Amino acid sequence: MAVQRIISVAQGHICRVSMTIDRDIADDQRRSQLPATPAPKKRVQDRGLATKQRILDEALQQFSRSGFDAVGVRDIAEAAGVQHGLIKYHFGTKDNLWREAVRQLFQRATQILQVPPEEENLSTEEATEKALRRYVRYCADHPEHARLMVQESFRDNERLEWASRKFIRPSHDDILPRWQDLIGKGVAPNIDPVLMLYAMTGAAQTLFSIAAEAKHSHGIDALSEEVIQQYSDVIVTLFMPGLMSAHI
Amino acid sequence: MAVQRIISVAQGHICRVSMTIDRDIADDQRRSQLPATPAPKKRVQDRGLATKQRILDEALQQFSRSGFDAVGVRDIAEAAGVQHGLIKYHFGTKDNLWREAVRQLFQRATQILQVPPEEENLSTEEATEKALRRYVRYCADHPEHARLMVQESFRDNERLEWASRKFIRPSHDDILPRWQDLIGKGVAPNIDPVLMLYAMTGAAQTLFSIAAEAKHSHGIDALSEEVIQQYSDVIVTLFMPGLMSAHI
DNA sequence: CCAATTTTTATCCACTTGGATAGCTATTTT
DNA sequence: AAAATAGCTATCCAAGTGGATAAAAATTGG
Repeated sequence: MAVQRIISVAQGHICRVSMTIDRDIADDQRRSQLPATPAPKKRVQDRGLATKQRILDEALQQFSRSGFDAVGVRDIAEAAGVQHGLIKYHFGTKDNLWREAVRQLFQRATQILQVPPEEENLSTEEATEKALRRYVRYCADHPEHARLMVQESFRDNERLEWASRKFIRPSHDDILPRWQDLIGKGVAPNIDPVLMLYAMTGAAQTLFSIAAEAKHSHGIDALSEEVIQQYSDVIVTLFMPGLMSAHI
Repeated sequence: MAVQRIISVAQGHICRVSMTIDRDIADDQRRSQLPATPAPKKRVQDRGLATKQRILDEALQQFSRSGFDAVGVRDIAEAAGVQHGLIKYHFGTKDNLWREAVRQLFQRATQILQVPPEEENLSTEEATEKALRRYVRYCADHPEHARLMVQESFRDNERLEWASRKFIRPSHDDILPRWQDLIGKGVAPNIDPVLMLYAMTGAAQTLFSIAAEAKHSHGIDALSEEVIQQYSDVIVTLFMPGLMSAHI
C-alpha cells in the first residue's frame, strides 16, 4: 500500500491544491461580483445530475461506514449502479468525491438544525433545550455525519483540515456565544464552553454512531424511537441541569 | 475490492470459527483442568516474542488510526521493521493479528483502570470520582483504544461481535451495578444506567480521539496536561452533579 | 560444535486498487 | 434530421493487496 498511498496522497495534494485554488478564485469572484473565467458553460443534463446525486449518496454512506481509504470507487459505483469510470467523469478524483459529499452533508445539516420560525421568540433556555433535542434527533437520524467526521479526525490530514476550516469552525463559532449566554444565566454548568461543546457532541453522537456495539453489548436498539426519546432527556438533564430550577 | 473482500471475509469467518473453537476448547480445558492436546511444545525464542510484540504494537497504532481494512499488513510490517511474511508466521492472518492486538489492549486497560489498593476503603462517591478521573486520564493517554473500538462499531461485523462479547460486555457488567448504587444515593442523575454509561464514555473519549480536529477547529491541544485536568473536572461535574451536595 | 528447530527473508500468486482513455449512446441545439 | 455535446461503458494500466511457499539465517539443546 505504501507507494500507492503516497501517490494517492500526492495526487490528493495536487487535486486539493488546484481545487482549493479554483474554489478560492470562485469565492473571490463571487465576492467581487466578477463573472467567472469565460465559463466554458457546460450544459449539465438532468440525467447526469441525478446519477451524480446517486453517487454522492452512496459515497456518503460508504465513506462514513468504512473510512476514506477502505472504500473503493468501484464499491461506490456498484452501489450506485454505474461504472466506476463515471466517478472520474463527475468528480475527477476520489478525494474530490469525498469533499463534495461532505459539503452536501453539512449543507443538509445546517438546514435541519436551523432554528424554525416558531421557536424564534422563545426564551434562551427553552430555545436551547429545543436545539439540544433537535441535535440529538439529528445524530440519531443521520449517524453517518458523526461517523464520517470522527473517522477523518482520528488521523490528521488535508481533508480534515479542509472540513474543519470550511464547516466545523464556522458552526462552532455560531454555537459557542449562545452557550456562554446560558452559563451567565446559570442554566448551563460554568465550564469552558469549548470543552463543554466537545463533551456534549461526544455524548450526543456516540451512542447512535456505535449503535451496532450497543446492540451487541446490551441488546438495545439505539435507533428506536423509544431510546432516542430517552436519550434526548439524558442529554438535556446532563447539559442543562439548571433547566428545572430555572423554570420553577 | 468486492471479490477480495468476500474472500477475506470468508477466510475471516473460517479463521474466526476455527480460532474461536480452539479458544473455547482451550477455555474448557482450563476449566476442567485437563492438559491441552499433547502440546507440540514449540520452544519460542525471545527474539520471536520480541518481534511479535513489536508487530502487535504497530498493528494497534495503525488499526486504530486507519481502521482494519485501510491498513495493509505490509504497512504494519514495515513500521515494525520486518518483512510482511512474518505476520503470517506469527499470527496466521490479518484478522487474527487484529484480535491479538485487541486482546492485549483490553488486558492493559483492565490493569490500568483497576481500583488501586489505597482507594479500596473510600466511600462509593469518592471511589467513583477517582475512577471517573482515572478513566478520563486513560482516554487521554491511550486514545487508540477508543479509536479502534469506535471504528469497528461503525460497521457491524464478526470482529465487533467478538470484541463485544469477549471484552466490552464483561467490563460493562462490572461497572453498571456501581452506577446503580450511586443513583440510589442521589449522587448520579436518575437515568437509565446503560444510556448514562454511553453518554459518559462518549463524552470522555471523544475529545481525545479527535484531538486533531480540536486542534484545527479551536487551536486547543487536547492531549496537554492542562486540558486533561480541566476535562476531568468537566466529566465529574457533568456526571456526578450531586457530588458537591453529597459532600456537604 | 553440530544437528534440530525457530525465525526471517525473498518471491510468487491471483486479485484489487485509483485513474486514464477511447469509443459508444443518449440528449439537446440548431 | 443532423451536428454537437453530455453521459456513460468497456477496457487498460501500473501499483498494491493478503496470503502461500521455499530456502536462508539465527538460535539453541545435546
